[in-house]
Amino acid sequence: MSLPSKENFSEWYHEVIQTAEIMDVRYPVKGLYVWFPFGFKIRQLVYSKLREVMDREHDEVYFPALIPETELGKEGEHIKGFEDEVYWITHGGSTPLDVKLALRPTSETAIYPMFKLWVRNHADLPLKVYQIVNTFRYETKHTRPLIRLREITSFKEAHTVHKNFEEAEEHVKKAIEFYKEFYDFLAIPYMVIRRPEWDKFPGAAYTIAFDTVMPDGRTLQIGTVHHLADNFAKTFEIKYEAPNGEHYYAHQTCYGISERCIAALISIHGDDQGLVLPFEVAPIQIVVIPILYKGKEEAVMDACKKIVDKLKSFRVILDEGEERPGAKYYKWELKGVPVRFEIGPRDAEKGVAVASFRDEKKKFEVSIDEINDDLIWQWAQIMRERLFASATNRILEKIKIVNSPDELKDWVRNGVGIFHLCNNEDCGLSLEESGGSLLGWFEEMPEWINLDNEGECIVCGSKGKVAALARTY
RNA sequence: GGGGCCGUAGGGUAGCCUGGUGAUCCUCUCGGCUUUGGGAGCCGGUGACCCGAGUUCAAAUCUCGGCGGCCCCA
Repeated sequence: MSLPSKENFSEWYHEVIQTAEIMDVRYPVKGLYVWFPFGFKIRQLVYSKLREVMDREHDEVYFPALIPETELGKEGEHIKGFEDEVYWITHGGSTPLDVKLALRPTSETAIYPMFKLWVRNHADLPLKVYQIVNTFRYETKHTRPLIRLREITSFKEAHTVHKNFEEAEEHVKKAIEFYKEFYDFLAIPYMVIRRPEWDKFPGAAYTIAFDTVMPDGRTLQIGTVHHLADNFAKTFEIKYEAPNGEHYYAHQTCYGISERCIAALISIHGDDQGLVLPFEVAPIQIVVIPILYKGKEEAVMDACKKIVDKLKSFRVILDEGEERPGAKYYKWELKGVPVRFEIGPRDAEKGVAVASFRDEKKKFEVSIDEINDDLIWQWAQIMRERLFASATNRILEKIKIVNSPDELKDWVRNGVGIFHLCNNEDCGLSLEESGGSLLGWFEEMPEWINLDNEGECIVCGSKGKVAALARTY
């Protein structure tokens, strides 16, 4: 059993998802996939970090999955953006429903009618909640596990309500900081980009997105933050009474992250051997492999058990299986186990273990007496920094600063083009003839991209800022 | 939105054009012997022609429809 090379990303992704037991892709409905237990453990570890970040400022809630047609259709722009991909429930048993029910494509129209009831006066604000739910979209393009789904199983969506535009805008900045913390934790490099007008969330004043770059040079949107202004508040009559006795429409934000964060985690860090996981989100963090020879089993097993006992605060396993050691190495590398110890008769005699990290091929000896929690956490930290650095280097190979529309067109099949662009809509739209999508303008420049924010628009020459264009998932 | 290709054991494949053999090979899995510092070896076993209709003496193979997957172009 061996994976296709990651050079052939599409094939590699499909295989690793299945053989590393993230998702079972064999469910007989297009765009729906099954979480294997191992994949679900990764999901749980990743989402518990996301929860930890959200819980600092939000309350977790749950709203129904079904939305009456009358509410879903209220906000004109919003429904236009989703109407072609809504699943409808039309019958209860064999009785046609008076009002059709939509399976939520996103939850604004489920939540905001209730916000109208929850928000009465200025003391009720700001209101900040989030939920982690499934959502449904009838995707017509080809679907991909964790990336393009008909059922998004793990949509973390936050919704906030504020007094005015400025306060909501302040919160947008905070939301961006939350998401940065989350992706830094996963060692996933990202670009924070303001979407062009024609690509913002339907009903939003503006949209800021997190994009990362996949190994084939296409970008993956892994988070969005929307300023909704008072667009939805006016539709759903979310008003509050101010201290002066006047009633004002509230301003809102919403922002979301889906299981695409796990697609990014797998794709950005993985290699030809399989998954490479940051220590904190690895379902198995440490594996101990005994190397047994006839007559010497006892000393080796004793040493192994000693290590396992010392490290019991981690998710550690002792692989006592019948396979030969080499087969075990490949097996656990596929699963992305960050730290491995091997102990054979020679090592047991010397009181050492042979350690190695998933992201490096080097092996080194460590005295069993020196192994403790602090040492492991040190390793985990170093590994995260190394993962981030090597991910960034690989991504930089897929990013190029281009100086003309022609150069952009030549490059876009390879990766992301970066350039200065003015805010004239025609300039931006003309660039999409290159075959990519205009991601928008950098909200902030990543440290790893070196380019002045101000410059001349590569289309018309007038004053512009740094923008990016790429083929997207 | 438009076009093309494909569906054979748990996974990957040969056979299909030109209809007829016990449906090929690898892997996985199960039992046995043996082995163990980077995917060991031998023996034996389980397991498949996507669904439906049609053509035919006979369909994995030809035709149509459905479902599912992949790729390219806009």
